[in-house]
Amino acid sequence: MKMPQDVFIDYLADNNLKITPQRRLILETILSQKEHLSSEELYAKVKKEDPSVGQATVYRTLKLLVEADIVEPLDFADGVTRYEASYGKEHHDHLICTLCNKNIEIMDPVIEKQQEQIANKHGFELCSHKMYLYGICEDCRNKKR
Amino acid sequence: MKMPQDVFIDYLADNNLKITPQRRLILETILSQKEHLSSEELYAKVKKEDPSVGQATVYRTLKLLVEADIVEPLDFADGVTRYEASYGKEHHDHLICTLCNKNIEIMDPVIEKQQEQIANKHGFELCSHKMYLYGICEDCRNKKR
DNA sequence: ATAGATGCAAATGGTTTGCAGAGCT
DNA sequence: AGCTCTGCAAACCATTTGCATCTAT
Repeated sequence: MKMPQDVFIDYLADNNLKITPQRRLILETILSQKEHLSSEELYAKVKKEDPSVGQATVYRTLKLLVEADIVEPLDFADGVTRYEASYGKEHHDHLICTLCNKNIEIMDPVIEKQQEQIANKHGFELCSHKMYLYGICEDCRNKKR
Repeated sequence: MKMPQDVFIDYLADNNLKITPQRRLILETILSQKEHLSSEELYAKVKKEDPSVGQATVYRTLKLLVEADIVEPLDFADGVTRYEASYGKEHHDHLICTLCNKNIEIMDPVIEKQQEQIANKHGFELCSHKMYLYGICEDCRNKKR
């Protein structure tokens, strides 16, 4: 299995795009993170390493990384798109606390199989899916009461 | 079963809010639509009936309608929130053809139950969920070949 | 050498908000 | 009268884009 860095380099080469220090740094930063970062958060971390990097470059590079299937955009329904390094990782969905934004990665074979069946029943060839479960976590429920 | 209009009136009364011609008109307009409208599209339709209504009122009324559980916001991840009259209707998710944008409403009890269980297993109280299945429909597959 | 990349700042676009006047009860 | 509501325009805010300059190849 290729390293994500190589996938990116290949993607750039295939599209006549250039490997730059900024792009390298942004990819490395995202790969080093366990959490799902927003563009803004990622920008802050990148800036710590190289303060000269601009916001726009982060946005532009994220777009490339998504296009190259190395990174996946996540929609936690709070107006901010988050990103996670997805290359080589097993597919999973997310369970999100709408109060504290805590999120848990979930993977359920029953649902996956059912989704496939639903699509087939309607004559669709399933390509992908997105599933987000929104709720309130135990901690937040306890705080409220 | 109460009419959505009555649900709205009750909701307004319960919150010391007033029944106004604009709110009536906006609700009626949304109820008369089969499709999922964005705020902007809804605004256009409302304006045809009463050109004096402002954009902001549409947004504010939509917020109330969502809060009153009469209308549901849909997030197709394209930057525009769409709304559908959901009161009295069964919950459903969406199966979307990525080629022709055909959109089929789906409802699967197995998945719903499974989602609930997953949330509970992680100590979450499930509030809502979003599920989108993306695929290619029969028509588009036939066209391709 | 040159197409592409960058940083900056300004622009975008959907949505929200402050405000003064208007309207409901 | 005393609230809330409305329309307008300005403000917001995450994201995108135009442009002059810089850089990888």
